[in-house]
Amino acid sequence: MRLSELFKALGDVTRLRIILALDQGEMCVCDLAAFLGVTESAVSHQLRLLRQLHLVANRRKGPILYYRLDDDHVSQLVHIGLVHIRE
Amino acid sequence: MRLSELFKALGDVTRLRIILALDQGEMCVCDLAAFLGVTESAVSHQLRLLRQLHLVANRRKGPILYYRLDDDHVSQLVHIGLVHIRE
DNA sequence: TTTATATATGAGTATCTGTTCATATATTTG
DNA sequence: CAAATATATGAACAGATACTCATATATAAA
Repeated sequence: MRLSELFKALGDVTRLRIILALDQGEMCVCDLAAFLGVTESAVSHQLRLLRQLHLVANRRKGPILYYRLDDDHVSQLVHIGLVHIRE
Repeated sequence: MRLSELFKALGDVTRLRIILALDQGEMCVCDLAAFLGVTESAVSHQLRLLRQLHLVANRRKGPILYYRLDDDHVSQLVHIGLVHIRE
């Protein structure tokens, strides 16, 4: 089911932290890894999933890939979620 | 992490189908089970999780428990999600 | 072209999770 | 109280999943 895949993607702590980080602005893989305190491999694996679901997109600058949120909905989902848990 | 728990709850097909069903109106456990084609036990287990996260609430009418979505955010999340996947 | 840096990917594994099955609790009726 | 119906819950097992580690690819610089 397409919709549950979307929420499942946001339902993992590492992936959600990636999304929250990118909500602040674009970031490359190595900075994401350092910021989150996980290996670059782990981040890369999760970014692939997020990419496939069009939650994130990237642009290349030389050897570096800068990731960003793919569209507004992602940010909207996160923020409504944040409102929900304040209760 | 609180926020990822929320999304994880929506990330399971059975639970999400429960949410989608309740978005149409309240329903009792046995009707939900019949509607979704799963055992009442399975539904009940998932409803407990959804209850703990305040995604659903219930009211008792005799021996029957009618479940409903707990607040607007739930519905909002689902609908934004639906918009996202149409792309 | 060799080396270095940045990222991606596949396989393997340990952990997590959803269902099933048996049983318990609650409410109503006889 | 006994029986019937509706729901909840615990334990156990099968399948899913996120990380690790080794390796591959890509770009840039020497």
